[in-house]
Amino acid sequence: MAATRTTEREPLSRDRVLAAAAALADAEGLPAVTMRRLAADLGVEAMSLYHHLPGKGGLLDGLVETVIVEIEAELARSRPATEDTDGTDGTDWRDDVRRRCLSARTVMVRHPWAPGLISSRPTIPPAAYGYYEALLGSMIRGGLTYHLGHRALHSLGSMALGFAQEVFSPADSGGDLDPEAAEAEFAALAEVLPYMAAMAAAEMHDADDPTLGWCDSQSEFEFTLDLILDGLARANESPTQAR
Amino acid sequence: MAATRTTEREPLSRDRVLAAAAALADAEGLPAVTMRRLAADLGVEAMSLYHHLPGKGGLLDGLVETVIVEIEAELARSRPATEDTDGTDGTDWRDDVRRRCLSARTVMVRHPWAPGLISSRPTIPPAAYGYYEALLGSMIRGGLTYHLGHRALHSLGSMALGFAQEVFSPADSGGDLDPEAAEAEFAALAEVLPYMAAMAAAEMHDADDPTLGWCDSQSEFEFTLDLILDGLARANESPTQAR
DNA sequence: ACCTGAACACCGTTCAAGT
DNA sequence: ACCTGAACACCGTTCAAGT
Repeated sequence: MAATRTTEREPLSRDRVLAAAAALADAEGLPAVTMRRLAADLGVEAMSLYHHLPGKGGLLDGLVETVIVEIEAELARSRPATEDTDGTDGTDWRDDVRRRCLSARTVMVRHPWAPGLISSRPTIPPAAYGYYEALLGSMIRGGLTYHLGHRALHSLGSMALGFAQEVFSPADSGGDLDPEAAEAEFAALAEVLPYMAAMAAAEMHDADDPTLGWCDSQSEFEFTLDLILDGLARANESPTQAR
Repeated sequence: MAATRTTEREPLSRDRVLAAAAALADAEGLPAVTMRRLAADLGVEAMSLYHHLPGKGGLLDGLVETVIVEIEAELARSRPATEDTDGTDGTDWRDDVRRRCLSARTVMVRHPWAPGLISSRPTIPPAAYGYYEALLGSMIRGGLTYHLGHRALHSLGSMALGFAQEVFSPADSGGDLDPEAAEAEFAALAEVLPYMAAMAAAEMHDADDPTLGWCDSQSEFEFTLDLILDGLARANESPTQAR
């Protein structure tokens, strides 16, 4: 009842499974999405799903992926369809960041289970990195320093993807693997996420202890907190609280 | 190994169960906290727990409760031990709100599972209401309007309890129960949460459709987003980015 | 009153077997 | 290649029984 069963014998695919899972989560909440129930909705046995997905974890990662794809589709819809490259043109960073966050919110309202799911995943899905790369890119091109861009990513936290979590846990920046492997991984990352890599490099250069201290989450927290408190205090003084 | 087994036969109590659950979550993560495993840590059978807690949900609610108690303890520790009533004195609202959020963060760092747990609970734990009431109270006494106080609660969202969720879902303000029961509930709420009740009343009075529109989460979202974007733009212009 | 054992209806997942 | 049935090791919870 929850998922549209389409015909009766469509050959099952990763996309079809993910679509059914999203529909089920929309209709009955994420806890209802079990391998057995999902299979039943698809008119198939639970174990069949394992031919298209690596398991429950892979299913949840796939759900996150589809959510991010939806955000990007929403963003494209909200944008004048003129330019097709990533605009280094006159669009200012505030507009772009704002539109991205509003697109994310539109999708999160559509799928209320998404923020919780994203924040509960033990690993950050690769698609999310691309999303943050785009966000950072438009700020850097807009003239922000990497330092401020970094703080901005933290501050925007829950606005950008509906969850407030450290984007980079310390372990992510190559702490517990041997140096050469870490460097290779970083180089590979730099190719697909140039802005993120440049940001990490710039911040590591400035930090007292590059390997540990490049992202001081306590001061990021206080920066965001004061940003909000400053804004509230300003709103309190000026009577321009246009309802 | 995860929980301190203290002696061998201490008579088990709600508090002892909750403490063991928190210790287990700290040591091995929230997924490790199952009724059976928790009972084993306590040297008891799973079903014994039901004599002290109403079930798994009650256990999780209890965990949230202990986290909020810890935040309040942390707050007391961070505050000069002079005044013991809630200070209507010269302390300004920014200091108070800031200290509350920093206390919350201290506790969240200690219990990384807490933000996810709080945001995953289907119902907002009563203790959290008290926390928000205190937050709102110090802002109102500091001179903020109820409207701005309301927005502030939304904006502070994840800073205040580590999660970014609507504090009041529409259902909470008595939508689906009959009017007289809703009014009685509201009166009961007003007694223990006067600031929150006054805020809801003030906002309902201004709204176009009081029953539905008193909390427009879309405009709250945009307010917070613009608050952050304004702050970032300002930080970008002034070179006072004191590292 | 507090604790227990067996049982029930669920999970995710493995594995050998079908087609 | 894709799907399946039976089985395994887990869940939370009920219920009658112990002390």
